[in-house]
Amino acid sequence: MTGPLGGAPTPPGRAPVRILVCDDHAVVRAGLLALLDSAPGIEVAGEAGSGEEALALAVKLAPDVVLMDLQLGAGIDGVETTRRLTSAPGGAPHVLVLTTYDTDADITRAIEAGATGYLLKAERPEELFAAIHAAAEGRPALSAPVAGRVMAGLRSPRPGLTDRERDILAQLALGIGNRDIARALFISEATVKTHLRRIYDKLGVDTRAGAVAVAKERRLLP
Amino acid sequence: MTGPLGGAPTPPGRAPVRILVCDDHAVVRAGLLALLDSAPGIEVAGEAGSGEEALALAVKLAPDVVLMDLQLGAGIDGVETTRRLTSAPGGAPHVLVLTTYDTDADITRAIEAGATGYLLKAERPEELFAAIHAAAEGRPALSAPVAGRVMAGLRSPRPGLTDRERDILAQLALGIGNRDIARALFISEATVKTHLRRIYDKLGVDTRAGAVAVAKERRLLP
DNA sequence: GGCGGTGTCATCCGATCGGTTGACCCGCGG
DNA sequence: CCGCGGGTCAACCGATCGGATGACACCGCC
Repeated sequence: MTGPLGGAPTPPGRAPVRILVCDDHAVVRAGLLALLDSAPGIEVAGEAGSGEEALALAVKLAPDVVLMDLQLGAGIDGVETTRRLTSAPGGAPHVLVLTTYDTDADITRAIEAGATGYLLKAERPEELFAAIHAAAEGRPALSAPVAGRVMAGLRSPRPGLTDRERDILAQLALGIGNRDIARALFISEATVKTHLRRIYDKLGVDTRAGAVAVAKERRLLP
Repeated sequence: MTGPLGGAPTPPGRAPVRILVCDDHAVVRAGLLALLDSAPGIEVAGEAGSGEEALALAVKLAPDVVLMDLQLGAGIDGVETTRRLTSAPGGAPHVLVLTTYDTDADITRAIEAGATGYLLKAERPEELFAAIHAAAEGRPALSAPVAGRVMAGLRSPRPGLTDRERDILAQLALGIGNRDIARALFISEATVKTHLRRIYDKLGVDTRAGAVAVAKERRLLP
């Protein structure tokens, strides 16, 4: 953990990491800016309050790392923003996700979208600094709880809802009955019940109310 | 609104406002500290990562204002912490709630608990600084969206669930059937159905799944 | 070319839920 | 003192849900 010059993250002569901060909460964003400004070896290139703004600024500023919140209020969300950032042609920035939640669904989607790291806001600031430097070099960086979930997921592969099952679940969360779910999705009521049964099994519940609760809890729905 | 020395937040000679920051997310907390340190007329007296810690530090540091997040992870929540802080004998600090959500339930509970102000993290940092100074003098400070909700609430008084109805709702969110809800709460099944009917009416739904969805959405449950 | 996962559909039955109506008790406040 | 909101309970009925089982077609993969 300590280099030849000690733990100093900025050996003299190396250019600071230029980062773009993306978070829809202005106060949090300002706080991060103030925090990162005081960190050695890190230079804040810009700030964005939405995914659209982040995409535009990434082109203009060409930052080394984008610090990305997954929840961005209105507009495109953090996952989609990450996907577009990392799939951009040419020198795409590394995306370091910094968010509140560590649910399997969020982690999986973020990593699939091309995120280099996944940190929790509950993490210590030092971890954040370290992760930023890691991300700048393309090295993966995961919070301890996140890493734990990933490994647990590998050990006992989560079933994971299929697309169709998510459709059913979305209707379920609106309090709609089986008959109308069937009509809405152009399938028979029997099929709805089959999907429900599998959803119950996968979520470990046996009622629709329970399924909705678990879905909301695990953030399986928008 | 303007004092004899003008609206300047820090007239020379006036002591800075001493504040205690309480937020369970270390990164956000560090960000706030960095941000507030750069603000004129504000001095960070300390930081707390939990409600318990905040209570202890408030006694020791006697801050003018406590900046309080409502979601504190494990342990007592922000509302309860606020209640204990403001009900403390002697020079109780003013509590300024700084949170992400602006649901009616959160706002109402925070104000009932004695909060002096209610700000959203989406607010501009300048608003935060102004609100801190306002809170230091005991003047109420509300974010614009929050103020809007409060006034809307006064115009069309929300029904609001009773304590008992919340009990039922909590069981409902576990996916439990009426019979077992009745057993858990030591009442008859008929009573459960009566409460459910009223809950449906108040939430504007007509199924249990819908009720759970609305409850999770409006954050009516822990 | 079989095998598993997914999506589709059907039937049957008991258990549960939603809707309605009516009732009693208690505490609070006009 | 009486109304009102909150909490409790009862009985009834139709609609819906949950549970079990079986079936078929499509697709990707080994």
